[in-house]
Amino acid sequence: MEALESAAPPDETPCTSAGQLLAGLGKVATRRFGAALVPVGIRPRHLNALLTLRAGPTTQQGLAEAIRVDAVQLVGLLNDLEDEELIVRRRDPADRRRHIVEISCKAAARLAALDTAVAEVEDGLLTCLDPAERKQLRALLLRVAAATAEDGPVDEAPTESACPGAA
Amino acid sequence: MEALESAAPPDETPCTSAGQLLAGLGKVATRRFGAALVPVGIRPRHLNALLTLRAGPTTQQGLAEAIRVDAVQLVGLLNDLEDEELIVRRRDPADRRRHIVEISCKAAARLAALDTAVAEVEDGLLTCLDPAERKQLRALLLRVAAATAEDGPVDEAPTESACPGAA
DNA sequence: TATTGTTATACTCTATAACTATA
DNA sequence: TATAGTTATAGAGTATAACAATA
Repeated sequence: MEALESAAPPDETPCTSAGQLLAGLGKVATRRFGAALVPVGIRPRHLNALLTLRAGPTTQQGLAEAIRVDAVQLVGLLNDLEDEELIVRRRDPADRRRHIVEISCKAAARLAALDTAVAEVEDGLLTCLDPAERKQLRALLLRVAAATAEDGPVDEAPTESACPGAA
Repeated sequence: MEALESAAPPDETPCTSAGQLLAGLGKVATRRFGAALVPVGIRPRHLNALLTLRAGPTTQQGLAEAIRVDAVQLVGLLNDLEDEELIVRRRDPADRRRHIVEISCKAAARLAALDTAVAEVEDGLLTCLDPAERKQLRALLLRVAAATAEDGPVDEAPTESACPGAA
């Protein structure tokens, strides 16, 4: 087997398309969130669940759709939060198959610490951008996120609401 | 343990800061790359290694720094690529502790298929953005990526070059 | 003694299939 | 029969520690 002499790069970009940048920065962001949340006592996977539940109670399926996590995977995730008494699970009287999940009183202090940690990571990631650029980046990312919403473990079209249970 | 009545969201954003958007979209991007690369026969972890090696031969340490992967983890990654005869490892005559890694001739066809797959995923992720917005997003992401370069498993300051071995 | 690459190990995250209970 | 939630299991990714060969 011989080695290739020196293949020229495809175009102008060395190896960094926007998609790969997203994938790479996603890892960096997740890693930093993980490090910052250690003192708070929660892991990255719990972050979106807690923040979404703060908007109001939901069924597990609703939560799974909202945070784009497989319903199977959500079980263990909620078990962690229940073990720490940060959430409450109770049966839905209307349909006893369903569990209604909501945030516990005890979670309030944690959520405050969590907000602080998240804001710090956010700030650390975007130090190089001024406020206008941050806003710009966030707007672009929001649009991309909305456009890729039909992806992931959930295949149902979320025609109703992205953040249910706020009633 | 009682349930919290209805805690109001922190500010205007429901649960989507730029940092969390990055983390979330990173997962989406990685998942899509993974799906698109199945027919090509490589996994997402190999992507950056191959694209970086295309710029020229490197030592394993140089490659590890360039793609921000732990040197330990890089071993198994390169074993995969070597098993498929996509790369060649040989001893550096100047320092026999080092391995020089380069792309094999056989990899050329794969790289072409890979470029196509990457471009398709890229396009699928950014459908909602026009060319100017894509350029804008990429520029912002590049800056953030450069600013967070001192993160990750590598702690050495990359003062020389981000993509070594191009000589 | 320090460095390059390697192996072994474990822990987290994710994906699939099969099960219980309710409808 | 279909749905909500659960369990079990296996795979991929990642991080740490210890080791061999070379400098």
